[in-house]
Amino acid sequence: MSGLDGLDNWSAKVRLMQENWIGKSRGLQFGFERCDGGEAIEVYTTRPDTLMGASFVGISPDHPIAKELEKSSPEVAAFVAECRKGGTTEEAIETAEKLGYDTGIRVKHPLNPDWELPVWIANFILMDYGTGAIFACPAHDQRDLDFCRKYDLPVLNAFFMPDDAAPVANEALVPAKSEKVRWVDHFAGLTEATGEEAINATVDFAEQAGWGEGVTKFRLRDWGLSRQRYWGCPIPVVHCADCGVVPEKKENLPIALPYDEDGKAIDFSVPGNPLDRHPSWRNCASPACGKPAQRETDTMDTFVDSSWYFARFTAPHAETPTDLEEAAYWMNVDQYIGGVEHAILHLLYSRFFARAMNICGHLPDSAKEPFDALFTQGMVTHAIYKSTENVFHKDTDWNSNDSNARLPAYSKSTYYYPEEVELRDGRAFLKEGGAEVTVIPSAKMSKSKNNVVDPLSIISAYGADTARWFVLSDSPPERHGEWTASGPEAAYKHLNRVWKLCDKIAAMEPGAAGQGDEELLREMHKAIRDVTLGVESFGFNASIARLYAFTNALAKSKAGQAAQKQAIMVLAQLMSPMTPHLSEDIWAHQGGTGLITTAPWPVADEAMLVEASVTLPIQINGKRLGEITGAADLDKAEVEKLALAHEAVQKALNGGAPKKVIVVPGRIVNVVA
RNA sequence: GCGGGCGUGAUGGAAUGGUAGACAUACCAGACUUAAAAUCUGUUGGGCCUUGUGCCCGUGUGGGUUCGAGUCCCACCGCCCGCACCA
Repeated sequence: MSGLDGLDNWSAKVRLMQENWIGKSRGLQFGFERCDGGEAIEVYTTRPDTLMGASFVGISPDHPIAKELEKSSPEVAAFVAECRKGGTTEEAIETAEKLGYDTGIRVKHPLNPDWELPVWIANFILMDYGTGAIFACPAHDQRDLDFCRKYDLPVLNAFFMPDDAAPVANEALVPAKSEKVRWVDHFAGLTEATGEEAINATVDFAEQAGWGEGVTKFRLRDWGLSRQRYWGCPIPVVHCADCGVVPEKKENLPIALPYDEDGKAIDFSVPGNPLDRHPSWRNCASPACGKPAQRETDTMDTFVDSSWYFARFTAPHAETPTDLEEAAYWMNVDQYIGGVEHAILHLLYSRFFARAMNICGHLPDSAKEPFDALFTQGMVTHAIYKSTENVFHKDTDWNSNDSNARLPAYSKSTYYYPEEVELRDGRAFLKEGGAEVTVIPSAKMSKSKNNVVDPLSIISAYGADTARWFVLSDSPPERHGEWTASGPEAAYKHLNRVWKLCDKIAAMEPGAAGQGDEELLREMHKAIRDVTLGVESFGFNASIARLYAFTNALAKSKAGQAAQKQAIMVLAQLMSPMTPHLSEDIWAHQGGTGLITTAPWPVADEAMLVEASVTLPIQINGKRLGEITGAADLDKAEVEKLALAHEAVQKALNGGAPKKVIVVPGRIVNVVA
């Protein structure tokens, strides 16, 4: 978690998602002594400062005490069963009613042995977080408050806002921990203090008094590593009748999956794991006693591989997992590009693996954080075309007076492929039959919704260059991009235009003169600057827009042969990251040396970026009213003079003097009247 | 509920606090053609009239900072994403 702080070139979103996932919290753990002398009930709380507002102690339906009671009391058994019936979906959880059952057990308040609190089983308490038991402070927790109002349990303020002494009614008082509040009776001696100060004081107080302990908890979920499937690395453990579960000997590693040599050994046609049914693969010798034993047939989750493949790539042929020297040379990954869907699992596991491999000596210290920079790209989306048909029960009585009797039994959706659909005026109709279908725009591609586009069909129709050009051109890479039929068509059209332009220039008379050489070359250098900047900052769509503009300028140019040739070759270079094949062809067609891939990236000539004359817009009180044209190297005073002489400015000033004139060189002039 | 992000033409989207709408799509018009496709050229934010090198409005809404705000700040509305009875 602390490592996240150093990942400056990761998006804040992903860092935050990981932080939330790890879910670190600091609180107090302590036991409530039972009045009946039974074992104390351990609770964990992040708000120990509200202990004087305690109303009851709650335990999870899965808590050992609840399980014990379940055995002897049918009533408890019925209640616990009711709790477990509840849905596990988010919606079900959100809308589920708070349910409680008073166990009859009483506990002593740690700060006042005469104060007894009831112990309730409550359906909203989770066994797998903290200790599975809480103390409820209804005045300062909405969930506890709802529960207490329902079951008529006391509600006591532990604190008030400094200027408001109204006790809590139906809305819990939950100010930010950094806000100062007035304490009713804070045992550690506080009167006015923030929640944060009070929490720290309470933990210190409890630790000194010896009845509680400050602890840190994490919400991080377990990662179940094994999978009951064939595709994955076998888990190298052996089951021996005599020795139990034994790790495989190191010299036998790695344990490889069996190959399907006769086409029968690996059988996916029946459910289950083919490794279980393999005739011989399971059989081996016990690494401990040498007697016949059997291999584990569960395999590892594929996340295991994806967590360290980048490290293996630094030395793919090494006998050991990595070669430390090679790893030190190649690591880290300079720029990682992936979807947001990997924000938590893959990218968290990889960071964990890198640390583990560092401890085992497989990665250098410098590679503990394996990915220097992370860019999360969006998905390519596509519209869904569907029709919905109401299906009625076959016994529907169409003559019934009761409209409910004529309701459809269910509705059936049919999804159509884009090529089955014709678009007119933003509406979609089936080519066959002409029926209108519903359009759901910008949906994640999914085979079941028939809205996937096969890259191979695009590549065979237009070529890979077109596909790449379009995908990069339409929207910024971090956003989702909609795949439309017209998109690749337009890209294809443009690339053809570039090729024709190349042909035209190649056919020019060598050394032929023309007009506007310098203008074209200035455009070229500006394009070099802008495209380079765009590519370096992941602004591919802006780079491509700039390339369109430069192509248009070149197509219109009447410049001489040498300048045009230079321009088209630079254009090809600037395009080469997106359209490597076309660029290579243009390069060869124009007689370029070697491959365009290995040619040095063009560098913009600063001198060519400076315009000889500039047009400056003139604003009066921030409103644009005209413009002036002058030499680029005019100083501020001269620009001011020109601006004040402007007709619109004269009119606005009406003979008076301007209050202020702001000149931003090369940008704008603003006259404050 | 908590946290994060985003709102710009018909559409995808440009715009280091400095001429909003680059570039493209779509639409419309024109050229070429017997015709269509392809190709090329041009127009297109909205409104108004006096058709001009014209005026007014315009980046979700309302305020603020600034000579100047799509951009910064505050509040609200809407949409999207992540986590979620986490004590």
